[in-house]
Amino acid sequence: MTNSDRPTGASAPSVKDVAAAAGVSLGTVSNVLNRPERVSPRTRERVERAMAGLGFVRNESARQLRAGRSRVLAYVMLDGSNPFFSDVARGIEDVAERRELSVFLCNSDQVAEREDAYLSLLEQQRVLGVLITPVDPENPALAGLTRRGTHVVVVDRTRSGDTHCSVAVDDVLGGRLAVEHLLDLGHRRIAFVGGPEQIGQVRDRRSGARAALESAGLPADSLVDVATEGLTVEAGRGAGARIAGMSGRRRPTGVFCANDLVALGLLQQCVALGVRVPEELAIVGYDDIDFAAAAAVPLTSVRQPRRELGRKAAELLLDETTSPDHVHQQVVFQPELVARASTRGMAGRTTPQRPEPVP
Amino acid sequence: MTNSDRPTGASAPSVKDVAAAAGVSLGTVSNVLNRPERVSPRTRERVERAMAGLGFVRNESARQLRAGRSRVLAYVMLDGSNPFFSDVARGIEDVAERRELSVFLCNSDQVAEREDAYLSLLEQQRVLGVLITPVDPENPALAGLTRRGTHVVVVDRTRSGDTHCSVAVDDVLGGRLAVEHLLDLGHRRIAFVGGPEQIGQVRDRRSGARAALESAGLPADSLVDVATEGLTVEAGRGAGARIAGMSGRRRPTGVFCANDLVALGLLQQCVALGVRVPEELAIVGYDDIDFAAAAAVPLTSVRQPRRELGRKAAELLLDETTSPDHVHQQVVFQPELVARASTRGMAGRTTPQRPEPVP
DNA sequence: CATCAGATATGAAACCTTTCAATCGTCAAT
DNA sequence: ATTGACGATTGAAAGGTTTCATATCTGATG
Repeated sequence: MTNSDRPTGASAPSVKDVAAAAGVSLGTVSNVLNRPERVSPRTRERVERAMAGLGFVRNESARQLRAGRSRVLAYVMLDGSNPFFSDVARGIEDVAERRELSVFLCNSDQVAEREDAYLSLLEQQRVLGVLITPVDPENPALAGLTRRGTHVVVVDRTRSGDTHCSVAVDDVLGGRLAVEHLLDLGHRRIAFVGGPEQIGQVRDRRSGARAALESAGLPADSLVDVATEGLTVEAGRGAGARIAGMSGRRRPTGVFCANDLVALGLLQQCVALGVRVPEELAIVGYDDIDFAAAAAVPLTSVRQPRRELGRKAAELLLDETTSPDHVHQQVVFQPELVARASTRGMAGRTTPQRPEPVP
Repeated sequence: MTNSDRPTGASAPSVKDVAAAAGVSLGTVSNVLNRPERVSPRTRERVERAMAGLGFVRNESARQLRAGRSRVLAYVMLDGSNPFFSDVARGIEDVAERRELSVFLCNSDQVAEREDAYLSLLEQQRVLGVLITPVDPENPALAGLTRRGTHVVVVDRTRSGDTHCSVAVDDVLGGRLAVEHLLDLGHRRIAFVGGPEQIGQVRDRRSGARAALESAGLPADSLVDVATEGLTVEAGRGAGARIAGMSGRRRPTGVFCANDLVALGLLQQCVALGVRVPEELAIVGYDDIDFAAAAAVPLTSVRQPRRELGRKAAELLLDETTSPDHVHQQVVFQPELVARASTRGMAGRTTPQRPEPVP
């Protein structure tokens, strides 16, 4: 056990203290830390012993101040409790780890003010770069960061213009896939559940849904809009109650939810209220989170390459910070529909049923 | 639009630049930033205009260097993709927000090396304090931080000794509740699913389970142990396959899973392989995450006050950093069993069934 | 008109690390 | 013995912010 106990009040030892203890100059201590090969083994040993004895811990603030930049990436998540975003974060961590960088996770929780507060903080921290799934991709604060020299990559959104890189999945296509699937199954009264309107994902997925209706020769306005306050399980439950409460002739036969959380909440509430899924109501979610497959009725969902999304975003960011001739890119991944029992029929049921609803 | 564009290469403006632009000393700029009431309105206005014009952003590293401490709390999560921990994080954020602090979320992903790397980084960052749900609460690195003056609060674990504060839920009691519930329903062949052994939650919950058996006059060793590699949905699926594969006479009739992720995976796999839940297999999870209620068969689970856990932990940490006469506390919350269909019977089934299995 | 109080503004020092040009010491070659 | 070369070490400067003791100014009071 080294003698590194520090009674309250004494401040942390600095390179200066280490230098004094080892009887060398502070430049030498720094060399031990940063270019050990330039220091003779004898001296190095002595310095290392002094560091251990004093319990020396490098002061990252001072390093950063000197270096001008930190070794930290930040990801501002739209919703920390949505597994979709933690999966994206994992992808970012994969890349960061390989480059010996750390990742600072922030949760805007879909609140614009929180997002702005975090962006401001991160800019002050002089982080290496910011990855963000913004509440609103047109948030002027993003342009501000870029203008002042902090690199920003937008995740899960595309932005008009080429002010920064972005990585996204084609949400319009995703919405189209979801609704085409419902149309293929014969549904004609289809609802879209999600909100609020500011969230781009919501807009795009809905617009894809409308496009699918139009391609099928139906008026886009026939899409029943069920607005929610947010994209949470709780919001989904609320929407479920509203839909279950509709009279049989008005109630949609198929719903497309803006994400899986909403779909799961809606599913749970509908089942609890006696609406059979998918016989009376077919449900399509979005994101294909792990829980989607484990739901009351395994959930049909639109799958996105979540982890890959994070990886690509981090790579773009690092390229931007590293190579001088970087060109902004807008990478768009393709989503994929995963059909399961919530639209198809009851998997595992002893009496299989045809899911065809009344057209 | 202010003229704050900065061509690549030019470094960010500092207080010095602002001072020059406004024609005042740099001390005055600092006063505008920190004690605006001491600056005459005219000067203040001039300085603020200069800051806006130059696109001045405070350098947090330099502030910290001067102040010695940062305004950031960190929470090192055991598993970023487990909603339990994001809920705890939310509780922490609640408290931090109120005090104008920020929260740095880190994900050890149950890897001890990652945990140590983050702890080291955070100590170097001189964060205000560290909240952590450790892979192993006896990790000596924790004692190291405390010894060198960084405050640490352990979340969701208790630690022997009183080296730091901790907030936990009584996992032994939770395990006992879960298994008592199964015993009450008549189950006698009961399995515990979870792992790895190093994780304290796993040990405690299992030990509570064994205690329940003993209290019921059964040998503790009659608890069938199904070890998993981790506490994930995927691990649960694997365990589900193993259990479903057992012959009818050897297969347990009730299982208690170390957390909900494992329980959901297990549930899904068992249902897929044709094992009826709860008729042939009753399942109890742990954590009562939102998804538990929305599962294939709504999941009986042991509920913990997750958000409250985070709040209390953050409060303890802040008390520790603020009040000089702080005394370390070990706060223990009580868990609560929430019975649902996975042990009781099929809720919402048209033909209700008695869940009583063969004893 | 001189003095003083109070309100404002200033400039230097400190925080800790890193870097780099300069110095020191040693050994080999001349 | 002198020089040169080279490896090891040094010391000062820089980086941006905050603080605090000091200086300056304004206006009022005697």
